[in-house]
Amino acid sequence: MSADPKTLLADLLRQALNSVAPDHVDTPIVLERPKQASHGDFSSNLALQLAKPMRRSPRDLAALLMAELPASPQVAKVEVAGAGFINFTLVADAKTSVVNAVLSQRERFGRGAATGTKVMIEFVSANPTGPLHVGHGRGAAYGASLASVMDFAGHTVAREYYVNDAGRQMDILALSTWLRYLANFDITVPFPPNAYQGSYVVDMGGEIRNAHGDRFAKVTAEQVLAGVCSVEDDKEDHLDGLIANAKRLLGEDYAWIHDFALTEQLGDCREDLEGFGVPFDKWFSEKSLFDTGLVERAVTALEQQGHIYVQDGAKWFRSSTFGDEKDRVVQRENGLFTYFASDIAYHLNKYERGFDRIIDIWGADHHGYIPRVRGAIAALGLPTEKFEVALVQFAVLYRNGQKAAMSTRSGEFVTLRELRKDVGNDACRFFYVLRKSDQHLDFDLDLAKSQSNENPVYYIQYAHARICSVLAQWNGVERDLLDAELARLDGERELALCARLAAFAEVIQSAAADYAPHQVAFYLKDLAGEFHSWYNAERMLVDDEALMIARLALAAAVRQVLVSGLALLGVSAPTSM
RNA sequence: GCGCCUGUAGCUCAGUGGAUAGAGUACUGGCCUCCGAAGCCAGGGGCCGCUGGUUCGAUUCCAGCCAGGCGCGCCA
Repeated sequence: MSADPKTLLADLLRQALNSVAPDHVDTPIVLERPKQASHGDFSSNLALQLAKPMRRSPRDLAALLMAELPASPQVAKVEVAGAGFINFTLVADAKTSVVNAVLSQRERFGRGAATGTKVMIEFVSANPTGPLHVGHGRGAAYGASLASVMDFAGHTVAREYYVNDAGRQMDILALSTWLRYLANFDITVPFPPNAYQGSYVVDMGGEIRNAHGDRFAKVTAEQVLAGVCSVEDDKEDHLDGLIANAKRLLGEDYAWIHDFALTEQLGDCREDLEGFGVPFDKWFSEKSLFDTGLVERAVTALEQQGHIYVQDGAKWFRSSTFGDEKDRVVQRENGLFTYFASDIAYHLNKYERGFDRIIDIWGADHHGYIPRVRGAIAALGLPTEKFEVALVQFAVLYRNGQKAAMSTRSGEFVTLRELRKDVGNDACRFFYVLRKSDQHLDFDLDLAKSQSNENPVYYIQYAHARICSVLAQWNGVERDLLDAELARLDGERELALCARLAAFAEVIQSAAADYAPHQVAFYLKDLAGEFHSWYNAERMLVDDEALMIARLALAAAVRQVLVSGLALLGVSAPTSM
């Protein structure tokens, strides 16, 4: 089979353009698949584009182009339509040959040629201070699907999770754990309202007691509260005072508690994500950026470039000269680096690892953070065009028609694990990715739970199961389908299915380019829909052997693309349901 | 106040500088003696938020308004 039809038609149009309008040979040639079958298999608006510069009517130009179009055995019909569109209808062979391509290339069908581009996608990166909730789930599903789609499109993709193991939030978790542990020994310190309330913290306290007895309990409540301001005065100062006391009273044991809590929560998080079909190639530690001195090196580099100044004892990065609305502190008055400083170091590290494209997936609430990171990258003299942020809008959970509160610290949230258990991994992954990332997602928990059978994922899986069932009843050798007489596929629905299959690679490329894995989900819905429609209209297991083989070949091709597409979204393709 | 996202059928959402703006759901009516009815077929339902601008052509691009969400820390 020669070049794909789209490339062929573009070549033909280019030749026609060369003779009709040599001065305009650089006009981009756009071929699209018309929505309506009556408009042919491909349509070009070339004549409409040329109308203005050439000062001729679009329809006249279309007729001229058509007259100069070289003949091709693949093209059955060319016509001028509407305002001046040139519509192409392919011969049946050119349409059905895709079936053979799918069956011979199998899971490689639709895969883009290797681009050699190294892409890093960093996503989820939630603080390991508690279970992942449904908001994190969206970032996880989106990131994992995008990574798979970009990989399939031909890029080399690295998936990474940035572990915030160095900040105050981890200290709050360590303190929370310790206080819960102390309660086992009747050392009762009022639990701060802004500490981590979840029952998992109580559990961790219990585990430490079981394993180590009173090793960390050689204190009194008075010592823990010594010199700490009251909650009423300032609850954040109150918390910081307790943390300082904990560090002082526990000495080296503080690090033990801190690391225990971190390891527990990170392990829980990793296990949850793996169960969700969201793997990572690397879990990058924020703390390691300090250990290797990269944070200091990054700030020093900015300083040497003259982008840092000192004010009120703190070091400020002049991000306002790089488009940010104001300057930002990188090192506080107390000498501690800010989260922003380690983030600058992290991005420096990403560049130093030689990625061509660095994609961060953030929650939409972090959008204000983009200019300062981009500014820091620019200030370090690094190419900012390699850096992109994909914002994922909030997933708002509804329960009983009411917006449900979601806060890790308050402990009032629905965990990703609960959601997965309720609606299943497949429906969960699919539901999350069924919307554009910049669209707010209303996650109706009651609907997802009670009517999960109405989730479109089952519609697609059902098409797959049906095909498996028919092929099983045929009980033939699937290799024989490669020799099918595809000319027997001449029905309207069959040719439409072939066209849909042929569009798979285009959908992959588009989804990868637009960071829009939802396009794959909608494509699969369309493909499944066209299959169901055909299935109801025609029988596959017919007496006419050649016709049966041709139809089974088409069905097998549909099955292959369903499997490939669902795999990209992390959804299974069961043979029966 | 400034910044980002959103506004399309009753509801949840796709989509496009172009031809009659689509799907699911809900509602109405049909289709299993025949490969899986978690399916199919048919029907009604729309100032594509409003007002201007660019264009041969705008629901799409631009500006301004209106409405909703989110953000604007020496937090992470």
